[in-house]
Amino acid sequence: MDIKRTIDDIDFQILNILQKKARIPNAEVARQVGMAPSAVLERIRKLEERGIIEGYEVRLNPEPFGQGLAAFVQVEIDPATANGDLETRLAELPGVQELHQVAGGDGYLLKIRAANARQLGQVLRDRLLTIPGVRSSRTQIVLNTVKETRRIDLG
Amino acid sequence: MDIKRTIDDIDFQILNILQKKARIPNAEVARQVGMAPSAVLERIRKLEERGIIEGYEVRLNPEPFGQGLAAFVQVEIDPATANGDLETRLAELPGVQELHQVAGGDGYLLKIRAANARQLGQVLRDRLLTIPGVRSSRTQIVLNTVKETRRIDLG
DNA sequence: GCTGAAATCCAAGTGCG
DNA sequence: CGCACTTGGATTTCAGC
Repeated sequence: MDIKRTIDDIDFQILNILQKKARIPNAEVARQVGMAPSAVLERIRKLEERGIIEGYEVRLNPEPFGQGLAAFVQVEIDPATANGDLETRLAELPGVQELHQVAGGDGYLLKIRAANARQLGQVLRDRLLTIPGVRSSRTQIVLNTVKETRRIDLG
Repeated sequence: MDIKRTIDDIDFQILNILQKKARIPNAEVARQVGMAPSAVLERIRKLEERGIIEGYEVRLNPEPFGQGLAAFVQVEIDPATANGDLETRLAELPGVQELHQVAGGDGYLLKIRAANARQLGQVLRDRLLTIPGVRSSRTQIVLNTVKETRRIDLG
C-alpha cells in the first residue's frame, strides 16, 4: 500500500484520537500525542489533503427525528428500462443513507431509515417502485442494531 | 414525539451545520445562527446531554488502511446451538462495522470491510463460520458505493 | 435562555533548526 | 519535520436581565 507507508505511528495516534471524539481542540490532540500543537495541526492538514481524512461528522440519534426504523432493501434492476438517472434517484429517496451496487445480479443494496413500517412501505411503494428501471425490491427490517460504526481498525 | 417538541429551529440549524462539518469552531456556528457563542455552547451541551447528539466522528478513507472492500453478509443462526456470546463474537470479527438483527428468519446482517476478497473469505471461513450457533452465511460484495452517509434529514 | 464582558486558552502562520 | 513564538480569535464562565 503506497499511501499507507507514509502514515506513521503518530498519524495513527492522531487518527485514533479523532475516531473517538472528533470535536476536540487541536491542542488537546497535541497533548495526548506529546507534540507541539503546530506540528499536529500540520499533520492533520496533510491527512485531509491526502484524502485520508474525508471529513468530520456529528452522530445523531435517529429516534427523535422520526428515523428510528432502519431497513436494508435489495433493489433488482431491469437494465433494459433503466437510465442514467437511476442511481441518483435511488440515492435521493427520503431516508436513504447508503446505496451500494452489489455483485451477483443487476442489483443495488439500499440502507434506508423511516419513522415506522407504514412510512417505509409508503416510500417503497410510491417512490422506489415507480422509478424506471426498478424491477423489484426485497426489504429486510432491522429489529435491533447491535453495532453501527464507521470506525476503522488502525494498526 | 416527546423529545422532538423540545428541539427548536435554532437547534435544527445548529445540527445541520454540524452535520456538514463537525470540527468547526463554536464561534463559527454562533455566527451562522446569529447568536452569542455562549448560548450556542449551552445548546450543544444540552443536545449532548439529552442523547440527541451521540458523538463526533472523523470519516476516514478506508482504502489506505486495507479496508477498501466492503461486503454485506447474511448470517443465519441455529438457535439450538447459539449462546449468549454470539452477538459479541459477531461484532468483534475483524472489519465489522455494522451488525443488525433482521426480521424474517433467525438472522443477522453484517457490514464488514477487508482489504480484498481473499482476506474477506478468510475471515468468513476461519472466523465467522467457526462461531457456535452460526448455521450459514451469504455474502454480497460491494462493487461500487454510490452513497454512504450517516446524515439524517432534519426538517 | 440569552447577552456581554473578562480571563484563559487556542489557531494558525512564521522563522529557525 | 518539529518547535517556539506571536497575534488575533475562540472558549468558557458568570453576572444580570
